[in-house]
Amino acid sequence: MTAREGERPQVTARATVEDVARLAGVSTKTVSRVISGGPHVSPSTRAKVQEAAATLRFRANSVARELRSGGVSSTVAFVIGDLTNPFFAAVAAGVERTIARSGLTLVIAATDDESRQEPAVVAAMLERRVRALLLVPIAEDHAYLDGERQLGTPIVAVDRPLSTASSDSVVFDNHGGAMAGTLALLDAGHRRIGFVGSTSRLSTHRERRSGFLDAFAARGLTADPDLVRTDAPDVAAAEAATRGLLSGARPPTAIFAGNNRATIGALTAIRRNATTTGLIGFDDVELADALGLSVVAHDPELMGETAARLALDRLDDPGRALEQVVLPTRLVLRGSERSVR
Amino acid sequence: MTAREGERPQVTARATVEDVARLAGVSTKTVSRVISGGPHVSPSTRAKVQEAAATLRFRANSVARELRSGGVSSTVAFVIGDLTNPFFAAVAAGVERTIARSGLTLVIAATDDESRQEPAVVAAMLERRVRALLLVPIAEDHAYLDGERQLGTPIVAVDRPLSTASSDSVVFDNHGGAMAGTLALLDAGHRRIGFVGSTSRLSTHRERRSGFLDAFAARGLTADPDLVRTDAPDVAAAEAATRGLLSGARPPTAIFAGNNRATIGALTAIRRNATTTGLIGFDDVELADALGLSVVAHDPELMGETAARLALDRLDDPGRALEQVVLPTRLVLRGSERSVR
DNA sequence: CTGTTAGCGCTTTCAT
DNA sequence: ATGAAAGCGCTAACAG
Repeated sequence: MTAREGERPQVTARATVEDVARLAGVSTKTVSRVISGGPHVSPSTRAKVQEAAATLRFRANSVARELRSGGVSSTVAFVIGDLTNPFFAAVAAGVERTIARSGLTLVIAATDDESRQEPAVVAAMLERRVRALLLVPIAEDHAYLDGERQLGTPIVAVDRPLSTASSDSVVFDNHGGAMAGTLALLDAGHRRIGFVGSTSRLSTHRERRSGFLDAFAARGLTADPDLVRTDAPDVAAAEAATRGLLSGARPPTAIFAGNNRATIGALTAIRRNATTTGLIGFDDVELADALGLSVVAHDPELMGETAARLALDRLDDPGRALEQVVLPTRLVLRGSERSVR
Repeated sequence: MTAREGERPQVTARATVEDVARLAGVSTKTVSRVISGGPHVSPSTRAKVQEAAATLRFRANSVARELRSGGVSSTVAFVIGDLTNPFFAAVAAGVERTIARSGLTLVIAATDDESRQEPAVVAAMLERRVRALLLVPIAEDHAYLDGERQLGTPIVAVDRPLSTASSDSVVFDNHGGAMAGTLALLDAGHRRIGFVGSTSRLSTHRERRSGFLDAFAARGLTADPDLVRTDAPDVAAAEAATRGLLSGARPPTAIFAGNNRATIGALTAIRRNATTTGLIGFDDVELADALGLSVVAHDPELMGETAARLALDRLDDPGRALEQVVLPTRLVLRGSERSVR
């Protein structure tokens, strides 16, 4: 070695335990013990091995390690529809934090909210032998997951239950939240209230719509079905739907928006329309506070944390009963239930 | 087999190629060929193997496959500071999409914007033998990455260059964007303009601050240093900083907000203050359009896509010259450069 | 077209 | 405290 103190010789190929063992003059098993922090290694041997590892820039291959150690990976998969939606991004952040705290690594894959993509994306995750699978379900049928669960992979449905309802899950109280929000609009004096929601293919939105309708029933009123829009999956569609409602013959005096995209679209349409209209949205949105926007709020990061926790709990005890968590929503009134500009 | 047509026998242990080979009466290599879609297999053998695989609910172990096939994994790591920030979530979405289109899988790990965590988080990713590493740098020194790059792992710095500037990178034109935004405030007639930015430990924010100052210089003016705040890393701090500015003896008539958190905090403070104040923010924010909020906009998803593309390009050609992409910003004026309520 | 053998990098026996 | 040999599940290399 002619390398000077403090310099590392240039290493161009990846070292293996065997290389380290050779340089340190010990067996591969001893190297393995040192890099895994195992017991039964004398301090001097340990030091020798660590120096050899540093010299060779050795980095343990966790793929090989996991294969040998029973094929149980240390990754957890989160299959999500759309990471660009801040709601799901916040859920993902909660998942990541909880997973990382357990020393596991998070793999994220998106289905782009396309039912047909889900099985393939999930299959790719399962081929990686992920320790657990967290899934925002979008496919119509989840029977294809039954076999996997029998093989012991924890599966947690996030935000919506599986079509088969046969897994741990964490959802929000969609019906109750939507009902509370709608009641707030009714109590502010509104009677003609529009509903702008995403596709009714999603259980979340069906539940929110029925919460909306049930709020009327609870006051002995009936919602005008002509004011219910359930086909506004994005901001632009929600804006158009709201514009359509506001420009009708008998426009609503308030809007209940079924999710964060709908809220933004509805608010944009309302401001463009130069009317004052009441507005409450499901999901918190950034700037809601600054805008005095009333919302049905919840904690998406807690949803992510809970989902990860459910998976970890099932790893601990595969036999435990299915747990289906319903997280509460919280009505936050800031004034827009009366009118917003 | 007594299972009826259409039923699958209950399988409780994970099948391997060996199990499938035995059931199909072929060698493991033939099974391998079939499941990898390889050539040189007769249709009848292929069918036999596929049936056996289905019966046993066989699922290839991609971990073992990759180990055997040279240890080159099909995962790409994205080490991010904070996934709860919609800006970074959007970047992550761009990364995910591009990575997935190449048949690769994305691993996401967060550093919580803590310098000290970065090396450990990065090390964990490298031990997984990720094919490439995308990193939003937060550590002070990135010399620790030099060895890894020599070993051939593409490393791409995202949003900020590495401290060593020794990698491919993709950033926004922070100086130009901030300058354009500030010029718009000056051209709207403002002379006392406050700057609210996140920590000056980040190069992005230093560049935005100098863009802010240089805009004054370009008009032969000088910014009042008392109106420059560079210690507002989150919404609450930005709101407090803005409130402080607005309640000063000679308050600014406009604010330039250094990022999306600062914009939200500043807008909240302005609305609470019941003044009309000009406002332009760096980063687009949801609802900006509805609010008539002028911003220095850009394309975070494009940043993610570009970062992934840089990594893939370097995998293709490890010898190519370093590429340091500067993505443009776009000034979007919606009225708040004059005043916002 | 199909099979045999060896081995990816690591850790698990089981010795010593 | 340390080591030799075997093998995790799969595929490359080379038969045949």
